Amino acid sequence: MSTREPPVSPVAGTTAPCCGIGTDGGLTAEEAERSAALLKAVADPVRLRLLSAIRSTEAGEACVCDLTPLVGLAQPTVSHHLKVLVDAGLLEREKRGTWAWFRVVPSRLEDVRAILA
Amino acid sequence: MSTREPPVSPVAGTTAPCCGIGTDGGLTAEEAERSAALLKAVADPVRLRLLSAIRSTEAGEACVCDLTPLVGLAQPTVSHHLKVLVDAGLLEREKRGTWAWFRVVPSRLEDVRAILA
DNA sequence: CATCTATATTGACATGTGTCGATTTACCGT
DNA sequence: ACGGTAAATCGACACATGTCAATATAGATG
Repeated sequence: MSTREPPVSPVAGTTAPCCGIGTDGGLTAEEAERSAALLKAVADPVRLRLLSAIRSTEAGEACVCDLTPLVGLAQPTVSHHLKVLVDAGLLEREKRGTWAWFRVVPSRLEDVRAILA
Repeated sequence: MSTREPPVSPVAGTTAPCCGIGTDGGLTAEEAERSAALLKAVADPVRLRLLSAIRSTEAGEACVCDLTPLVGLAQPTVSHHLKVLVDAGLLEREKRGTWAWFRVVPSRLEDVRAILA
């Protein structure tokens, strides 16, 4: 079919261009903003590796001194990425002695997946 | 690197440095890079709203002229975001007449969720 | 062909983000 | 107290990203 008519939702007859999307099902600007902020925390190769590395640990936790050589970046950079993940609620930080230990928060990870559900 | 002492997580009895993470369970740099690229496509409020709006359509598709007023941005900006989503494989583009129709690719959305599984 | 409409592309600009070196803070051992 | 180590913060830089106005492309219509 070559000459397809434009969209069909509202009226016909007019040169009505498009269908006119309902504002119903979609996310609001605020919802999208919050969801995007959470996704941004995960949308980074280094942070993905940090999450993955911590999660695949025996005890389920790791400290900066372990993660730094793993990702091959400077210590301040790793600290920065960990802070981003902590601020997003994806990691928990516990300081034991001189070391800072990080654990993933599974429920928060589930929140991220739920955004795309 | 630091001093040399075995793992030992709890009971900070003393000089136990760090655990020494295995390089096993973690993602490789390449895997992380690819996954992050896919996540970045979704980690934007405008693109989340576009996905949401298209998905909540009767026919499961929408054209630029519908989406543009919805997100309240200039038409080139919306085209740009749609291109990002298409390039990521999250949207399919079909040109019918003057209009370009976009549909979401559910399997690709599932891929994104699988990254965090 | 001429023209209108829908979409894509280009170029420019401001802002955001990742990275590092240098410094600071916190904690532990002499 | 002191020195040493782990981690966080700061300042600066390069680079990526979102946005728009202007322009280009493509298809429909007269």
